[in-house]
Amino acid sequence: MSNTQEQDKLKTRRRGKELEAAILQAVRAELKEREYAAVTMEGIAERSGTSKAVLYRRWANRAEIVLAAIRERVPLPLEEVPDFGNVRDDVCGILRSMNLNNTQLLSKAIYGIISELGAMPLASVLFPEGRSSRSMSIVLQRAVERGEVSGEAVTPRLLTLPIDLARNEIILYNEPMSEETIAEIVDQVFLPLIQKR
Amino acid sequence: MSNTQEQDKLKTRRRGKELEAAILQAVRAELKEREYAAVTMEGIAERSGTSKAVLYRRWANRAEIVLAAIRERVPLPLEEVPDFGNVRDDVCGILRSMNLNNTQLLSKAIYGIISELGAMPLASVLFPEGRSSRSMSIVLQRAVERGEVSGEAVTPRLLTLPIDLARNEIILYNEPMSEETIAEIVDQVFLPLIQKR
DNA sequence: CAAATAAGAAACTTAAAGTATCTTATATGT
DNA sequence: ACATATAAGATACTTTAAGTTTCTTATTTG
Repeated sequence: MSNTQEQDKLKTRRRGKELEAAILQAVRAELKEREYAAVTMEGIAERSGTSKAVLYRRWANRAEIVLAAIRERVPLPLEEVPDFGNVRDDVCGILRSMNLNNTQLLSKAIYGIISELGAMPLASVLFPEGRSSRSMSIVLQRAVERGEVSGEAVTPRLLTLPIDLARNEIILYNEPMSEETIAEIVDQVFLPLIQKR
Repeated sequence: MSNTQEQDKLKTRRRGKELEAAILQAVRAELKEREYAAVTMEGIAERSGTSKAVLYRRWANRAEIVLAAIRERVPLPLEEVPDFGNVRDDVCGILRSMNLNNTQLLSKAIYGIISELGAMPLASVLFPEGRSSRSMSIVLQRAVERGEVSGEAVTPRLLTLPIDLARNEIILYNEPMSEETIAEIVDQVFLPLIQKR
């Protein structure tokens, strides 16, 4: 019993994808325990039972390895967007999921990563494939079908509006949004702009 | 002729506020020339004609000294908010000024500073004295007097809405907003929410 | 003009990034 | 099953910059 991270060591020599997965998991474990600045290549190597040389064969530097570790988890599986029966609750659901996904590992490391990778904009980390929001598209499609929203009202700007405001909150305060904040964004800003009158 | 930064050196020995101002100016000069990661204490000391010991007597670490250098410039002198005669242009003016002030030194260093200072939220750097926006208050006050906007429409959330969206853009893309983006924020989002119908 | 204070120079310690070299386990092709 | 290629893992090394320490000397202040 009680086996925190690794196996008994000296089992076998891991390779390829198996080894890589173990390393990235070690990165996430380190990131949970300490600040980004205190996560070292030595520490990662030790925790994953390998050596720095192995890390540098796969990633160019610390920022890259941490980014890889986060990307594995962060592009949240948007598989399905739950249908609560009305736009309001659907959008609140999306914002709550941002709360979960963005504030854990990501916000802890994101500043360091961007800083060390040079002038790489935050956008390219968060949306490797552009800004559009799949989940918002789905939710608004439904709303149009229900007759809650008129199709013409949905511009690209409005499509991402709740997510933009939520991101601003999360980054600004570095903690999950409150339910009050979510309600403000949806009820005071988003709904009045898209609902049919 | 041609004297980029410093004087002839070995003039006199500066002290107190005079010395401090020269150091912070050197920090800003360094920050203009290179990335945050490449700004070193040695470099700052050399450029300002002093030594590392002097820097460490005043600031605890690199992040602190850079933050001090930026703070001197960033809390933009909101002295007066120009009156263009209508809310729309007034708000566009505020967003354009964010464009100027936020994207120069700040966005270059902000990620590194936050990362190195620990879990300090961005908010506390950007708004040492709370979130409310003085300039937006002034502009909306005028709008209410003109009869463009009804006083009850102005909630705290709506008060900072254009600024929140602008900040999101600037941070996300790490560059000034385009005029199109400013127009979208104001015309598609802000005005429809506050204008009398 | 004496004493206190802080500037400036220089040498030092430490931490961690990143590199290079070598040995050896494992996979793969024949 | 065996030879060969490939990559893992250990270890030692170089380099860079942060942060510290010590000492000398200019300037302020009383």
